[in-house]
Amino acid sequence: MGGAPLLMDVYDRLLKQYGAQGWWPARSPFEVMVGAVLVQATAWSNAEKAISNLRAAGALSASAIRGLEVEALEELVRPSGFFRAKARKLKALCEFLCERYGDDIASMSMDGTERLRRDLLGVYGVGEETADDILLYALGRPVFVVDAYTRRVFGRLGFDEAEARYGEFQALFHERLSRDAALYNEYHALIVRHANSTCRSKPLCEGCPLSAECPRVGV
DNA sequence: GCCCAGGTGGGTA
DNA sequence: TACCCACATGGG
Repeated sequence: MGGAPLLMDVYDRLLKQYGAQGWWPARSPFEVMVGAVLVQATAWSNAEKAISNLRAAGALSASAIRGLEVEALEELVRPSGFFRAKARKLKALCEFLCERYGDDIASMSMDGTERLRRDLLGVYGVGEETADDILLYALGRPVFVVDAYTRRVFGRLGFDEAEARYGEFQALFHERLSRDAALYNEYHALIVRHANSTCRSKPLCEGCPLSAECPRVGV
């Protein structure tokens, strides 16, 4: 299987096909964090409804979310699914932001990426993918996000690592691409765009921009 | 009606 | 460690 040239070639093909995506769709780093929790195991369209509810309720801040009764928060995030669990998770995240950073998101830039990741993983409801969403899209750290889209797209390209544990699959990208937050940001956004543009039933679709690199072509 | 969607935490062998 | 399972709404 190819190394850096292949991964950059895939990136170039996606960028040429879809253009720059300008992710994450959020108005602030805090909104990225909230979205990263709300989108867990759910379609983005549902997470978006919940975010709209929070915005309309004036609850898109850590202090506002802490101040809400949990039942009220549950109702606001209901459209995102698993709403009782996600309300708890948002509460936990906002408690963390207050206790550790005094709600000053900008002050998170004082901590190293490894330290931030370790601390985030200690927050209820924040697993590896959510932590990396926050690190990359809210804080601009060069961390490649591994999600269901990443695994699906690269699994189709024949990457056996797509079945591997999170850290091993992530290391594939960290080792073969330069440590560049802007690159990882755009790359993952393009993966999502691509995965949402192609059918799920075939290895690769007709006219797929990645087909020339697919080792399964002709099999 | 059925299936799926940008995970995570908790329990069990 | 390696599986299970619960958690829940909305769109195709």
